[in-house]
Amino acid sequence: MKSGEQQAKATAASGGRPRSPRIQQAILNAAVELVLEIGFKSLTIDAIAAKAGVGRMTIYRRWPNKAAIVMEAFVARVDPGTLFLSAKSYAESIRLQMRTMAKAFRGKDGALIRALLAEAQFDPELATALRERWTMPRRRMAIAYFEEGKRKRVFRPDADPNAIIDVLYAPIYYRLQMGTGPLSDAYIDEIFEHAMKGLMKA
Amino acid sequence: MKSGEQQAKATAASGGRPRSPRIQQAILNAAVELVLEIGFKSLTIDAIAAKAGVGRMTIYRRWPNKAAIVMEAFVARVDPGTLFLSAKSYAESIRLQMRTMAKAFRGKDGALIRALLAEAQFDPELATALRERWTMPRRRMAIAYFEEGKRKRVFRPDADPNAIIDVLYAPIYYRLQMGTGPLSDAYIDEIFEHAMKGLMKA
Amino acid sequence: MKSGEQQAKATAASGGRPRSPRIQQAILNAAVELVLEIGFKSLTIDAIAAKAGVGRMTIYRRWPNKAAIVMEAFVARVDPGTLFLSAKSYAESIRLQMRTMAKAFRGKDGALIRALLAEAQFDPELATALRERWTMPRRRMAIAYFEEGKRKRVFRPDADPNAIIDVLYAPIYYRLQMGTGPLSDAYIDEIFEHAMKGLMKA
Amino acid sequence: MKSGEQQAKATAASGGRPRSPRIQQAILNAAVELVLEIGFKSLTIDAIAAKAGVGRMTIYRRWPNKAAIVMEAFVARVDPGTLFLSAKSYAESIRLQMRTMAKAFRGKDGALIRALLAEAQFDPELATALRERWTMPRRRMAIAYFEEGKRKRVFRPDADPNAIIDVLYAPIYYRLQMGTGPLSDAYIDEIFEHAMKGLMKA
DNA sequence: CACTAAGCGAGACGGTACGTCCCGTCTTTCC
DNA sequence: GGAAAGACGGGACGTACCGTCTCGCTTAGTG
Repeated sequence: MKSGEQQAKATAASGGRPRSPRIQQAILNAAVELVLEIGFKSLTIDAIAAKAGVGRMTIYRRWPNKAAIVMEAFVARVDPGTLFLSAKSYAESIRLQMRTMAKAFRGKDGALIRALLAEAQFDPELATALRERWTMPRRRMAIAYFEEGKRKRVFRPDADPNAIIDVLYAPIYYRLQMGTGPLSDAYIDEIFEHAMKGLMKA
Repeated sequence: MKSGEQQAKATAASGGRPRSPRIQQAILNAAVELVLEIGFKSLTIDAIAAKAGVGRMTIYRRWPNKAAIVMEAFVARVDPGTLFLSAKSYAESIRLQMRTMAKAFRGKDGALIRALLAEAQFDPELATALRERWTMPRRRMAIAYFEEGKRKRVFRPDADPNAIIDVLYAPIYYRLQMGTGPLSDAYIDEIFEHAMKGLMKA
Repeated sequence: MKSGEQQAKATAASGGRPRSPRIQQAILNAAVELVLEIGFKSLTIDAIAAKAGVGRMTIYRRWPNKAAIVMEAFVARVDPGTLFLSAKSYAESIRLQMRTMAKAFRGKDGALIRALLAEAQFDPELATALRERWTMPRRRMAIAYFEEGKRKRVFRPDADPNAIIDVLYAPIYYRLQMGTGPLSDAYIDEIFEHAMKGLMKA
Repeated sequence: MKSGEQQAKATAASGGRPRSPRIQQAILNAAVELVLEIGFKSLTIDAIAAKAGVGRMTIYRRWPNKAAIVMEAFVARVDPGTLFLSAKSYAESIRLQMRTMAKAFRGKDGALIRALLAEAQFDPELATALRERWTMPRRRMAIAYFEEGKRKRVFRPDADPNAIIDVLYAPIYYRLQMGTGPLSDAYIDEIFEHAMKGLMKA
């Protein structure tokens, strides 16, 4: 279990028990509901406290700002389970994973990651947290998976897993933020094909 | 050759104009200096007004919020000139352009676009403005250039220029924001190579 | 010769023509209408200018502030003619004059003098103007009239006209401002009787 | 039964209370000092807050505007104690009281009441407050005292206490505001004599 | 099994920035 | 060439949240 990580701030100093996890959960739920309802910018510690039926101090005791709350709520939402499910083929399972991610980004997770990623541009601590708790874990899994792909001779032997990740996944974030078009499965397929086959004439 | 022109300028220097572009410029300059100095989040309309020696109302009369100011300052900075300079080869000139962009993103422009893109996630109007005044013009030029590349048989005939753009450029934005590594020329080359040659084993 | 005094700032009735008296009048009219409509506190130079169809500068060129405008409009309203009309008896004509004044104070003049007197508490120049153009002229006429009353043996020989004025008229201003009761003719009569006959048991 | 008592005690005893009266007092003091120093018109909520070392919201939470603050500061200043001290004779104690009032009006209280009375002309709520917390309490005491005077046969039996008040006291307010002369003891005596003995030839 | 210490809701507090209103000045443009 | 129109620098307004700080109440662990 990973409860220790989540309660890092709360439990650390005092030897005592984690402060009521029910309150914790109520705050996170309220934060997520509100951020989806009124948007991150309009989100207010007051509003979260009110919706959670909690005093403001109870929140400040646990998180330094609203971004940290949404951050924690976000990482609690996403299933840290398997990223790449096996499909017909190795390559196909990558495409599938990309589609799954796009689907998530089309929904609530997209709204949350959009807000977090944006806020992280102004808040180095949030940027670090986002990197450590969202980006890097996934990149590490992807790197492992792509190394396997290299061994399986699906990827070129000179392909750098880090570059593979960026070429395949950066467009998804790009479209999520830029609004140059829908984050549809068709778009995913297009990116996947172009990236895998390359852009040059053979 | 010079006397006539310069006299006209000297005359203009003394008097003000309605919606004086000098004031406009003073505000934009102040905004850029401040955003680079103290960061977009700490930027304040008051501070801009003070630094520009201007009343707050003069600012509010022109822009709805600080993001719009920085937006305008940003688009005024960027040279709307040629995107793709001719290099040794067609493909090489793309790589060159990508490097040029990365270089810009490593500097002040990077700080500005980072802030604007982030703020745009919370502000649909800014998002639209950013798309119309920054993203789309460049995409349109790129599309034209890439269509030419298809005619020149550099790109595969089935390559969609929109997809080409995303695969090549999304990683630059991604790294700008994610902080997964430096936006170095080496990184650009890596992305360029992977994207052009494709990820798959031949 | 005192005509110059009243219009000192606004006109030079003699030589060059007064700056368009039509505009002058339009502004004064607009000011009075507005002050009665929305109150002196809410009155704005902008609003006066707009209602008079006039630029703000045109107003500032003539008066230093809104109080001065209302002041001038007020003194222009009141007929500087005879204060004390002859009635059945000398004393009766005083009572009549007091009633006339009360009646005026119940109407628009009351609203104006109330505002001016109040504003004058904060504005020494307005206080001076009010004293010179409203209070003192009337006091001088009253003093003359009351001196006549002393010669006629209506008033006690040891009665000081200045004190007579205050005892008779101060209650009118008092009630105008305090709201302790209506400024009715009955009230005037009551004050008149008490003041004339005295409060003491005979 | 016992718990209630003890609770009440505990609440009262503890130093800090909600709506701390110390802060209240600091604000009122700051307001009075400032209004006497720079005048009511130049008085600013900001300045009061700064001088009192208090946030603006703390002020806005308690009073709707600066007039209300000065109002409360004013009524807190005035000793609500006995108005009429016994002098050699009944009538003499009235004259004494008038002199006391004039003396107060020559000092800080005069500046305050002048501002409040003026502002009340523009602000019905303040007018009501001023009437209820300053004017009427004093009038009620005066009425009681004057009724006693009628029983003592000092005043005419047909004298209306309300009219007595106005004839005696209105001139004090009048001179306070009009600046037609000093609010000296000599002036008070003059008014007193004229009002008591009456203006008419016997 | 009471008692005490903590966590908690509630919300007042000192601040900062906001966006608005109006001031009084100054410039441009039109009639 | 004077007036309307309105932009300008400035200052105060009243509001919204911030993050900190008491207040009593509730409650749970200890003695």
